[in-house]
Order: sequence, then structure tokens, then C-alpha cells
Amino acid sequence: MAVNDGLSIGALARRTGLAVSAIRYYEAQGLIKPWRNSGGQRRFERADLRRLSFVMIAQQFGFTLPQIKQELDRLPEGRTPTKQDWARISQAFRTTLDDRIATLTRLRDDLDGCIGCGCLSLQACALYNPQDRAGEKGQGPRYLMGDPRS
Amino acid sequence: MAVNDGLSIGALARRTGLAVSAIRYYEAQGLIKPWRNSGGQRRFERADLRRLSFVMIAQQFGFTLPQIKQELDRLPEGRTPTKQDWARISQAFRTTLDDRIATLTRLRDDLDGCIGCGCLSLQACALYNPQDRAGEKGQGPRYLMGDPRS
DNA sequence: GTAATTTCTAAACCTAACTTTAGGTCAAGG
DNA sequence: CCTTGACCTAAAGTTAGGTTTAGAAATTAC
Repeated sequence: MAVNDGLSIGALARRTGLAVSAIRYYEAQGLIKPWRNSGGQRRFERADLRRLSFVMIAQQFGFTLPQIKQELDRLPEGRTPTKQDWARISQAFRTTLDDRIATLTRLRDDLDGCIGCGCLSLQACALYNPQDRAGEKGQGPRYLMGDPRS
Repeated sequence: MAVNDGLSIGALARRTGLAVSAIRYYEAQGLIKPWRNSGGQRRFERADLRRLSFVMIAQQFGFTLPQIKQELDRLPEGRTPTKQDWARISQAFRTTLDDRIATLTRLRDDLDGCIGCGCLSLQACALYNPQDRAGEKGQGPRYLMGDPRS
């Protein structure tokens, strides 16, 4: 094998802990863009290890793949991303996490009120109209508050 | 309509804000147990309003339906649950919420460290081994992810 | 008594994020 | 050269939490 052939999908899978099928899926979703060798097999850059790491962390934070792609698309195209590039897009997490913590904390405090009054009934209970009632509309699973299948 | 016929599924839907189809689905999952009238239609107790409220709140907290059922199954069978019964099972939420808030906060603090160092690479990065990864499935040790030398 | 609503069941469909399967091709070791 | 093992594609399957559809029966409203 030549010196700079890139990583095979299996090597990438071993080093990230992801399944091979997951990596192919991420390519299909546009999160990574491997090239092909002469035999048609995928070859990856080392920087893709970091992209996949980013994907895995972002998923823990409850981001969807399209959202993650949107962040990754902000990385420079022509060159390998630097530490600063990664730090910049990681900042987006910080805000989201802060929001999520605030929401859960508010919810918990409301619950304390409800346990106190024993209500759990719908009139006037703070827990029942968490303003986002308006934006629903989709089908599919509702993982309302982060932490899907933790 | 006789005095104590119970609520129809439509009435329950109007009063909880749930779709009729969702209520039927919850029955299929064992979360509520309506009886049938002479014509075969579902009839619900008023206490079911509270059960469904519980379901809706628990979902906001990120519980799955099987988990919610597990809590509901701890309510008394023969009689209508009292305030105390509800308060008791609501306490389970409190603990879970506290845990979840703590986890997110820890995650956020780890992220702050990572933004600081720009690492996103896996040796020694606290974000990569959020201990629940370990108990997954008896597979071998998860490899450390990432790119050791770049 | 008839029309308009509701409700009934069963089965198909939906999304997200993958995995599994089937049927081949490529690459490396002996 | 031959045999593994890694890889390829496309399509179908999976789970959660429901919704939609279709055709029939029950209930309510006038």
C-alpha cells in the first residue's frame, strides 16, 4: 500500500467505534465525503476522524444529522480544519446546552409546584402548556427533551 | 345519555388535547384500560384524564411509554388514585430530572474544556466516554476514537 | 326517520437513524 | 492460484410514537 492512500472504511470504523454501516449512512447524508480508490472502495482523510467525532458528540447533545451537517458545512473546504475552526463551530453547542439546561430546570421547578399541590390536572397547571405546543406537526418519534434513548 | 356513562374517546381527546388516535395507541400500549359500552365503544373514567396528563408530562421529561407504564402500574388497582398516590409517583420524576440536569451540566462543562483546548480528539477527552457507553452490549472495549498524532 | 357525527378495527404509512440481507467484487496472505 | 476477509450497492427491516385510510357500525341531531 502506498504511503498516503487514506483510511479504509473499516479502519475508520475501528478508530471511531462506529459501525461501517453507520459511516456509509453518514456519507449518504452528506456528513463526510470520501473519495474512491481504483477499485471503487472508499478512502478517508485523517480529518474525517475528527468530523466523525464531532458528529458523535453533537448527537449526544441531541442534534439531528441535518443540523450537524449544517455546522460541518461551515468548515473550510480547501484545507484541513484547524483547532480554531473546530473551536468555532463547537461554540454553537454551548448555547444549545445552556438553553436545554434552563428548560429542564424550569420544568423541574414546575414539577415541584405540582407535587406540592397534587394537581396533575389540566386547568392552570404550568406543566401543560410549555409554549412549544404550537410548533408540532411532524409525525415520527417525539424525543421532546434531548436525551433520546439514553 | 345516562348519568354515569363515562367519557367517550372524543370527549377525552377534547379535554386533554390529545388526538383520538393517540389515545387508542396508549390503550394498545397498556397505559389506560377503558371499558366498552353496549355498542362496543370505549368509555373512560374521569381518573383517566389524570392518567393521560401524567403521560403527557412524563413525555416532556423524556420518558418512554414503557417507562411511563411502569410508573402508572404502581397506582392502586381497585380505587381511584388519590392526590397522595399521584404525588408519590411524581416523585420519581424529580430524581430523574435532577440526574438529567446534572448530566447535561457536566457535559457542558466538559465542552467548555474542549473548546478551550480545541481538541475534539479523543485521547483524554472527557466527552468521549460518557460512562454509559460501557454497559451497552458486552462487546469488547470501545476503542478510543480519534487521531492520536495530528 | 334520516342525516350527520363518532367511533370501530386493521393495516399501512411516516420520520430518524441506522442495521441487515442478498448477491456480488476487491485485496491480501500463503 | 486460491481462499479468506473486507468492501460494494440496493433494498428491505427496525424502533418509537404515532397518524392516515378504508369500510362498517353506533350514536346523536334534527
